[in-house]
Amino acid sequence: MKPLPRHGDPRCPAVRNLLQTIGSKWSVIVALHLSAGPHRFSELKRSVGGVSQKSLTTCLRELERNGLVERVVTPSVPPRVDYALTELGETLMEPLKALTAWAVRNECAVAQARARFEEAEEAEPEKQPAAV
Amino acid sequence: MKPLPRHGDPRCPAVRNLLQTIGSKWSVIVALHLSAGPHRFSELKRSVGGVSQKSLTTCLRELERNGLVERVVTPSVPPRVDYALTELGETLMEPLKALTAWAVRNECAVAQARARFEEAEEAEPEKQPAAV
DNA sequence: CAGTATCCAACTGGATACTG
DNA sequence: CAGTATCCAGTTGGATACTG
Repeated sequence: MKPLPRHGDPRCPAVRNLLQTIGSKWSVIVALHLSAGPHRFSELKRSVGGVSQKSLTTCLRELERNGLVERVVTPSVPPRVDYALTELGETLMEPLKALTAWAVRNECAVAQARARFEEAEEAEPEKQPAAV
Repeated sequence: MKPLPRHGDPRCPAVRNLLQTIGSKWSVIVALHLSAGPHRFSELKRSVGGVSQKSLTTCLRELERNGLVERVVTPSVPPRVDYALTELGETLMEPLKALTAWAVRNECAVAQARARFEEAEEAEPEKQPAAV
């Protein structure tokens, strides 16, 4: 419909897809852990903390499906499975870390904005000017 | 509980919060639209496309709550409301655009990874070695 | 125009139990 | 160990109707 083939098109499926992937609850955390080197499933589960097996599996599969993470199986007994960032995954880390760095740098500013917002909300009893 | 005050901690609430915010379905698209200049509510609704009033409102409120977007009301009849990025919001655009640029640059690589992944899935009928 | 309110379907993610 | 399968609660987001 709209002739926006410019690569900056925010509706670009690729962008939506990436945001879908990294927007899920654990993917970025997992990816950041993996950027420090390969990890086994249970290692990840422990070090990430608070994630269920199912969610971690889903998350890793999704990362794997998009070519960001590689699953390396060592057919021993018991089986050993390592997860590692692919080269593609590595290249994502740079912009991703820039984003998380922004989050940390501006943590206070955001917190202040929230405080202001909530204050403004409470000071808005226009529909109930008098009560109690 | 957990003594991880290192600012690189992926579990950092600020990071989780930012990802929560920009991970929602429309926020990044809306933010990118606003990075081109202020827009009215209905303008946004039209230009973003496919978003419901409720979702757009929720999205804008969330962005506003985090201090990324400013709501400017002109008390005319009918009322006019403009949304614009705040300075803080502007600073987020840089890492965010880096991320979307990555998505566009690597669109093909991701698509190929997906194709490979699905292929590998289909070639995995170990539990049903013979069929049809 | 710029919302709010309500209802509802789909998806996300956790807990639990079971398997190779 | 590294999952899969199932169930279930909470959240997200769309459709619709109504309001100042």
